[in-house]
Amino acid sequence: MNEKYFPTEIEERQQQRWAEAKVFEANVDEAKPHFYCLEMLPYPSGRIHMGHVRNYSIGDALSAYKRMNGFNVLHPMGWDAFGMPAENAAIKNNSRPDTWTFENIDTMRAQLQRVGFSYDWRREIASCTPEYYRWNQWFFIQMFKKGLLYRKNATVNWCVKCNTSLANEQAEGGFCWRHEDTPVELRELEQWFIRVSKYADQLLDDLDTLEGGWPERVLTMQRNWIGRSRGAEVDFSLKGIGGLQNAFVLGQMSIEEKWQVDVRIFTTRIDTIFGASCMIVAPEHPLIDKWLEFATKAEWPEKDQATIDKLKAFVEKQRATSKEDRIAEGTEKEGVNTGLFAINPFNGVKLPIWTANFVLTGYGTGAIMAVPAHDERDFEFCKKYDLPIVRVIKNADTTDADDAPVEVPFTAKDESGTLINSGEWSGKTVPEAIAAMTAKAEAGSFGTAQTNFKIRDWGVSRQRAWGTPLPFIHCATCGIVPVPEDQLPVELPKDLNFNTQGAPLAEHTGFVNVNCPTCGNAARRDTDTMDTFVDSSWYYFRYVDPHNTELPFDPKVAAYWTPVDQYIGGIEHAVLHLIYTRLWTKIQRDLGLITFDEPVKKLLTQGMVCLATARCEEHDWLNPTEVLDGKCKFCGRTAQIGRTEKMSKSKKNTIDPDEMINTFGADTVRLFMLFAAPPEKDLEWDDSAVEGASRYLNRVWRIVHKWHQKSAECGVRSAECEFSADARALRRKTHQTIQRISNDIGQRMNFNTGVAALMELTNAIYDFDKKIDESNVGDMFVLKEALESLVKMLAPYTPHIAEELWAALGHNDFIVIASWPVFDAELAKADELEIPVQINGKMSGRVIVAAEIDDEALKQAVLGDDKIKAKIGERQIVKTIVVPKRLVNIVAK
RNA sequence: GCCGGGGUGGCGGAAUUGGUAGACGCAACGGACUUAAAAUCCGUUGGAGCUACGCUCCGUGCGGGUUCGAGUCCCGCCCUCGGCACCA
Repeated sequence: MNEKYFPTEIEERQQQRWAEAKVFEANVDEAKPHFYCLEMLPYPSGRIHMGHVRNYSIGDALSAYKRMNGFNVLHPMGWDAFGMPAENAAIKNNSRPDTWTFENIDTMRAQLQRVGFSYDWRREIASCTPEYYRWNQWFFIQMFKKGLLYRKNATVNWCVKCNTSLANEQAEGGFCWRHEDTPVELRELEQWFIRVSKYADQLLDDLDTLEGGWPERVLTMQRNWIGRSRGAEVDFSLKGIGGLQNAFVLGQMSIEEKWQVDVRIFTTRIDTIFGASCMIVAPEHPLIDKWLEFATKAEWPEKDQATIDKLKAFVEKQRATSKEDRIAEGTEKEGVNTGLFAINPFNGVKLPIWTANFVLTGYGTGAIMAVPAHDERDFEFCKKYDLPIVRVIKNADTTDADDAPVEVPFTAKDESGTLINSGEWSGKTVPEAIAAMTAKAEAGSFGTAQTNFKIRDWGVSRQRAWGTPLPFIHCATCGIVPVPEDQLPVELPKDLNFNTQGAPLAEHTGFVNVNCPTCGNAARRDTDTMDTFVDSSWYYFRYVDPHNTELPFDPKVAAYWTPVDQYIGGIEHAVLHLIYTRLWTKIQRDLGLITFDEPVKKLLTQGMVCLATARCEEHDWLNPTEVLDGKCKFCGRTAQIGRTEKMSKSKKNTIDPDEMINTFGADTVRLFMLFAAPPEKDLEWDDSAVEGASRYLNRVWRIVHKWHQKSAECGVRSAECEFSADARALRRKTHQTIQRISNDIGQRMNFNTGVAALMELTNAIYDFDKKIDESNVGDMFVLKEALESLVKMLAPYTPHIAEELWAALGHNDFIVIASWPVFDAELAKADELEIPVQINGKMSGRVIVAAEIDDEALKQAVLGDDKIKAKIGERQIVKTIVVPKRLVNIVAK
């Protein structure tokens, strides 16, 4: 053993030993409990960053801990390898996306291996290989057959920078998720969709089963995103109004061959229908177009040209405004009266039909009834346009009269409200009325219970070339024909021309032209590719059986390993990836591949790695290496230190993992990452604290170096010797530490407090080192036990140094798969206890008592203590509270 | 506005079921070793006060409450981070 700690040297050596002995390769073994530890796979952008290192250090520590505790641990890694940067690089370098991607993968794999993560590299996958993406295609064909995949013409979100369409989730707030400053455009395209709507209820309801295993905020975000609202649709008739409208409706009748023309609204508050003061339809509602068309041509005495003109102008203006602008914060509600009326089916009241900016097409039916007394938006609108406000729900604790003017709408939807002014329904509670009135609407065929979701079907078509080709053929005779499964994969051509304004795949005639599998006539392949979120929706199932050529994975093998026991990754995937992958799991279940509903038992969302930003007036953002003594190294101006933010290339506040490993070694970097903050919190990079981690490892190295020879030679077992008080104290500390760490890592996943415990144990060993009697076998045994336990418990954090020290302590086996130290409760118990004593709840002293003291004896010991007696003085003891073996509180007056 | 997380020393953070607040580390200061430096080791380090080698008081965002006892529980606020936001 070298006297000094040279991290890079031992790290290389140990990594080689592990690889040669294949210690991290995991295979199905029914006799052993299994644990699937998964970290989110990276996009191969070029180099590993600190965020990856943190994510994977957490997963690796947990994996190691589980392995040492007898679990068969599956810990794989792969590459989310399709995506746009590869195409951009191909265009820029006039090369190919696969070349760029595989070079990056090689670089990043080498970087990860240098950190020494315990992956079973035999299971590595890259989603851009035909061996992988053929199964994307296979899934699509199965979904197509089951009606879960369909094509429709849709207005899609289009990003001009990506030159492709985006899913709704990727275009939140009207901007591209990859280009935060690029507003999405709307384009009309025929697209493939996955029928998420069929699973919307399950996606929402099954979140309850994840309670406790997933962070609450992720569950909340998903619930918001899915956005279920239960309500009813109700038809308001346009018939029987008379005059011009009657002619309009009759005109509709001949066109639609319908006996009645209705405006169908969606409401969650059918109970408030007696309070409706008008109907409001979205400016895009088909009724508006029909009405304008009719009214423009109509020649009737009561035709109101001013209303028609106003309506036309308003509708045109609204349609020219994007949805985002229309509902942007602070936008005032605006509307116009259409001049039409509809009949409230519950009370026969004639209501004017308006159109307004805040009623949106695409949700519900695009039409509402406005109930100002019990909805804030409707209140604001009706107040502005002077529409009647009728109270129909009475708040349980209001003193207002039933016909008192409404100052603030009452919107609660629970038993706290009772119906008033609602005919036969008056007196019912809100929930009762909702149920009864929905039933009434259904019975009368003018309405139905209806559940709406905010979540939409998943648009999966992308007009990109570096993605999975959609395995479908468009035939003039047979329509859309799936590629026969024995012809999969449909491979991406290697010779695509990226130097084009159009779509490289569509311009590749060798790819496009194909014969129809059904009729044999000339046909065209689909030239879109799949959203890359498809790849990551099921990748971790492929890890369990990565080389299967018959199926995506063998269901029997998956039954052993999955679901994932622990998933670790960034919060940024809370809705996108983590909803898609839950959806995919349910689809796989319905395809018979697996039998469970949810793919991930426990989810940890780790915090970001942050660093203060620095900026120079002339040279813009500065990397920490470009700031010397607070000044820009290029021009000497004072660098402006900005706020601490997530490390990012654009703000240059990054630290390169390779450089840190060169300086300190991988173990130090890992130790720092796990010690500086609990995993779910943001972590600020701190050079001094990194040095502290390095200093600690050196400290461990020195004490092991001092004793490793003698420890290896010590063959004593505990029963054979007497222990001094100091030795017993160290043993106690050793066993207490084992207990603490097992809880910190195994139960709480608080790696930071685990490190603190190890540091305390190390400090205790140094203390003992000062007092040790080398000739005393008891002392030597206790030291050996402490050192070996310490080194073992370091293994999840810093595996290389642990492995090296383990060997130095005389062991030939691998510490990374050795058994976790066993905690002995007897040995962890203290000989004597220091019991804090309070008088009236205030700290007033301590007494030292035997560990096995009972409550009465403890009480007597406290009351007999001179110092305590003096403090109580003349006061009368009212009562004494004894918390067994922890505390005594004396209440004195 | 709604939902969720958080607010503890100079800093990162600890306190697991209501029971010694500030573990562990960073920074800082003092000392030892050294020709010197680095490294290492030892000590001090929440605030205020005192008749200072010990003791008293205050102290976990603010104001109340429950309790023998509250960083922890309850009520009402403030601030902050994140998500959602005319979704009928």
